[in-house]
Amino acid sequence: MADFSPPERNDTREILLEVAERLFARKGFEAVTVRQLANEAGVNVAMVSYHFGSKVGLLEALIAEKFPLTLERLSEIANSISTPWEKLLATVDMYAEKLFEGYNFHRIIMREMSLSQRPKLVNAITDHFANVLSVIRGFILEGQDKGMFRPADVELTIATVFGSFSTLIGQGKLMCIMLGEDCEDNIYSAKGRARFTDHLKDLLRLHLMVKETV
Amino acid sequence: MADFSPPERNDTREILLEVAERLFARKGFEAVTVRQLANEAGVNVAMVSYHFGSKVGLLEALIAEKFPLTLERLSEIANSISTPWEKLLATVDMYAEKLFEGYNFHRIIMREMSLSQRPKLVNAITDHFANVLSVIRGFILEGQDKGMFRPADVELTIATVFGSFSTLIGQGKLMCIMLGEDCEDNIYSAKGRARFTDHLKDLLRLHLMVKETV
DNA sequence: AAAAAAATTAAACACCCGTTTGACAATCAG
DNA sequence: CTGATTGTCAAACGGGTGTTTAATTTTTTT
Repeated sequence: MADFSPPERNDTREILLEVAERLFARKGFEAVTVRQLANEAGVNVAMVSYHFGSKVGLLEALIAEKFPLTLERLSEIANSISTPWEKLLATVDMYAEKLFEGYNFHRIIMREMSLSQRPKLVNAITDHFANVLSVIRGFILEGQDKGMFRPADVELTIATVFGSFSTLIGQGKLMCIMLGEDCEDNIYSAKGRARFTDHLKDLLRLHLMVKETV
Repeated sequence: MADFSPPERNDTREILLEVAERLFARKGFEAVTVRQLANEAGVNVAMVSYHFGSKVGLLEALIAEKFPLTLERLSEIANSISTPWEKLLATVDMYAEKLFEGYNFHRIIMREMSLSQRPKLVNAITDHFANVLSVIRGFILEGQDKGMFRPADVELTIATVFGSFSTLIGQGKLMCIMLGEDCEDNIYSAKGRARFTDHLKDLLRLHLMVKETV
């Protein structure tokens, strides 16, 4: 008899990673038990230790799998786009896409950094972040060299954009209150995302390109 | 014989609140055990349940004790300062003071909101936040009515300022990387704080008061 | 098809969790 | 002073934790 069962997503390792991303983000690393992970994934408790060594090993694997993808996207932008300003715009869009679609993952990362309890994870995140940042800084320096951007407190400008992104993703409830939305779904919708990225692009423009009338 | 012992900070309840603020912030609520709390406070494990009912009761008490103070400060600003713009500036300074000096507490709050696992806490935080926000929104509306502020996406502007604050406090390590500092102490120093608040005030000014040369 | 390796399982392990108990001291009201 | 209330303590409770074991099935290799 033919096999009509679904596509057979049956790689235990992959399923555990998926489930872990969802549960860790929703409940926090500490609050999720390996038994919950195993149940949700439909596998035995022992599989976490077997495949990842330990519970934090699972979290480390999750991170190691995701970070390289962002760096790839960034170097695509660096290579395929000509003007620094358009590189920045593309970076904002790229990050918005990454964060809005993978906000569970981002919440995990930010929580780990805020706790700073697991040095191995903190280092992995810090390194990745430094890499991303040096690329972006490169975009801005290029723009200033070419006289397209005015000199400005670049570090704080980047920090502001990052902080806005980060808080939107991590503090959906509070952002809803601030933005006058009645539901988190609204700010994470395509429309909410557009409103937000437009605002950030405008913020960058104000800081990097606009000359004030004194 | 006279009693030369130190000022006798011996109110168990108060000590537990102090210790809880520090430990919860540093390690996260879940990762802190009531035995750690009791040890650090130099009291018996049972005292947490006795004084606060439970471990989360302790966290709730911590929050209930701190929130009203911020609202007091805000209404002082509203009553003692005349122009909307100066009210906003004073609010930024006030919040900077609160956050920089009580960043442990703020980290706890943000983590609780990010997790959204304890409805009672989430509601308390949400309510407080809504109160604070309506006051600030009032400042801005007042400025727009008086023609001092240009119309702008006020919600997003506030969200940006809040996001920057929040991330600076919650993600010290990442902020250091962005700001080119080698140590978290630097960004939390008086100098770092001034740099940051100046930047945020400038950001508000750009969005609310500056007319561009098109 | 037989042997080796890898994956999965149920059960157990040792430990730590938040909370409760009941005995004992301190404080205070009448 | 007496009785009651409150605060503190060591010890125990029941249950949940991440991880390991040893047996068994599945897969791969020879």
